[in-house]
Amino acid sequence: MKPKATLFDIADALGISIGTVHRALHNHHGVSVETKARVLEVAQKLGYRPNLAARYLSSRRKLRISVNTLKGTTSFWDEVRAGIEEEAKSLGMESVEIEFRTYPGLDEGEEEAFAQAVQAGVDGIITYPSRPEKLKAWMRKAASSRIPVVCVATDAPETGRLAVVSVDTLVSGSLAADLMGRFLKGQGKVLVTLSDMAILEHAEKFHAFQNTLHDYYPGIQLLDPIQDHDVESEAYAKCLSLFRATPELSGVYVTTEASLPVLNAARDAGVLGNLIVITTDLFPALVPEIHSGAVAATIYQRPRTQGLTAFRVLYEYLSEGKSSSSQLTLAPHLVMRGNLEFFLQRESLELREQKAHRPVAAEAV
Amino acid sequence: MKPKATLFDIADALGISIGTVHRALHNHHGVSVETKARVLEVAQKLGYRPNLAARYLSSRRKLRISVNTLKGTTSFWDEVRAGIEEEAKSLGMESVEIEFRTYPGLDEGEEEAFAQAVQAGVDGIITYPSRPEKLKAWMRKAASSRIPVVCVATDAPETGRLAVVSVDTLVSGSLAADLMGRFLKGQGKVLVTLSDMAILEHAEKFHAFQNTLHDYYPGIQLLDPIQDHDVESEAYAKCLSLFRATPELSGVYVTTEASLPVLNAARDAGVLGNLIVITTDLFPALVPEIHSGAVAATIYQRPRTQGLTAFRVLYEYLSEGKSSSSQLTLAPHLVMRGNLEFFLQRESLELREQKAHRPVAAEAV
DNA sequence: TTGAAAGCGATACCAG
DNA sequence: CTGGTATCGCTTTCAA
Repeated sequence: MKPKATLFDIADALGISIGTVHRALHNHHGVSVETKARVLEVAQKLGYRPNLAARYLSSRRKLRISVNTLKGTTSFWDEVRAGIEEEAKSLGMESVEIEFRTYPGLDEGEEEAFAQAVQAGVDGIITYPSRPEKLKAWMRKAASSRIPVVCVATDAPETGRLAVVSVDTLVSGSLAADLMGRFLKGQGKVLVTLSDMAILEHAEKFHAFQNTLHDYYPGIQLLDPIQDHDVESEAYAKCLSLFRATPELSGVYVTTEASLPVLNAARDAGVLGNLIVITTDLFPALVPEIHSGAVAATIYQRPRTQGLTAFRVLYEYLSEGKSSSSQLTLAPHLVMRGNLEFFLQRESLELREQKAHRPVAAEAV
Repeated sequence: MKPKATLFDIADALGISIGTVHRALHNHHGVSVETKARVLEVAQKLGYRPNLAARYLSSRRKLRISVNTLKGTTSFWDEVRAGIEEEAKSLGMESVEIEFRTYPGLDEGEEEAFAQAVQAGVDGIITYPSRPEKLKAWMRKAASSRIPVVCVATDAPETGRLAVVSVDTLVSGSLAADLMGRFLKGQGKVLVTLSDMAILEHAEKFHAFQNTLHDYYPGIQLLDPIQDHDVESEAYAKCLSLFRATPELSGVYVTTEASLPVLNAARDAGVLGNLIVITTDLFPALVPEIHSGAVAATIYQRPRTQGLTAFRVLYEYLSEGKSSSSQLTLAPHLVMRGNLEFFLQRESLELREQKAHRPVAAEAV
């Protein structure tokens, strides 16, 4: 195995100059198809891998990358952005420049933000494609302009995106079911709430939950899911009437961030005490609910790690051209009273140094 | 804020040469204390940060790092090593060279391996200090020779080690307790098995388990822990007699890898069916036990991630001199039937591409 | 279409 | 003790 293989080596082997080799390797204009083919071939044979240090050293151009995400009602998206920023500045501020385009709601500004990023000619985009159909045209356009796009949290299939980073929805759903089954000792009625069955991510969680329950805990009866369409009042109202109509309900699995209205409905219906509630994600308002035991467990989707990973993939592609696995799935973390503190300590980086009685570290959770 | 600040900038500001600046910055001999002080001061003022790309480019010396770990009976240490190797070669093979010094048992060869590494003059060491007292002298020696040492899995206090990477034992113990409490609905007798209360890591897990149980599930009675001293037959024998003497036992938390003897004892005593068993780590022989439901949940200590993280910390220190947080703690993953498949798919990297019906990705779990 | 050459910032020499 | 300089591999101009 050759220890190295530089531009010079391949230029030397062909008796041409490194300038030409460089142009050939980068699809720059002004290289005859013939030389290009030969360069490519030799590069292949020699196992040429660009030396990143040298590349970075000689071209100090900044990579511009656009981060298009939701404002969000909980801290989820703040954490995603924090993860991205953290990873970006760990590379040293001089090599990359991040432009945040944050839009207010599921349907407000998403398309515009993406269009802007493309037109601004950024080098890459990290985005949350909440409405993949709407974004599809733009994403294709980005793909044809060779602007790599990495999706976070949810996928946008058939759009030519470089990669998607998300938690494994099947894992989340199955884990929730397994816990629920154990908590209830295999007995009782259980409800799932979600945003909309039309959203792939939610449907997947529901089905995974359903299947695991069916396979391992046949004694548990699963009700039809409640769809809240991301509207808090709808979640509250629907749950309240269901809780009143079904007082014998023993468990609820909230697949979205909208757990508070569900909890409130249960509280108002007076059934919270005999309900095992499993939620999704972690945000300040949920903390007391976990502490009090109202929420038995929550499935934390590790927003910071998602952001960090998305950035890494994009950066590696941009700087080295290597595209690793295109579907990066994370294992969600399970948070209960017992380990809640651990996660809370990591939430805000600023606090880390101060409350140093038990120093906790740099892993982005 | 200054966009850069190079060696030249600071040399220029002082009217000296970059060679001198370089030497001053690196504590090399042959610089007058006076110049050195001035260089340091200006460097400080200018916010000088070495350019890693340049450094790496100009000195293509390989870093040699020694990885001293146990052979191990389960796959834990194989995974740790795999994580290290993976991360190392993701940097490109040309920059780092890893020497594995793997010793057979807890007390066999650990000291020698460390001594060898130090004497071989490696640039850094990643080690599992199973017997910190014995290693202490050598670790101090390493510290005084400026060889950074990173501990994995368990800490070696007061040894001058650069950092420790481990799971949070308190989190593991508390989480296990919380699950146990929920699974048992707050009732019953529970047992903990561990290797030795003298080992900090195990004592911590036990106490965390105890405290959480006490705080949230006062109805559960915790028996005295069983210490198996890492001997399988001892674990089996002690458990068997306890299970026979206490047939009403309802839960067991195994804090070490030695869960099989415990399971076998329970099976042989005929109590497995009415026992909630929570184990630690994940290895092939445990898989069927989880599938069958004999093990309700296992707390996975993410060996691959531990290895990977240890390597990163060491490498960053070696290449940039930056020492981040010295205690890097990871959140353990909870594995149950519902998400077992997910983790199994990641175990062997080679399988990943082949069973590609649902491609899974590069996060080291 | 190609070659030649000037850097990028740090390291590690060799003179003085 | 200190200054000067070749070098690392690549990008990017400027000529040819």
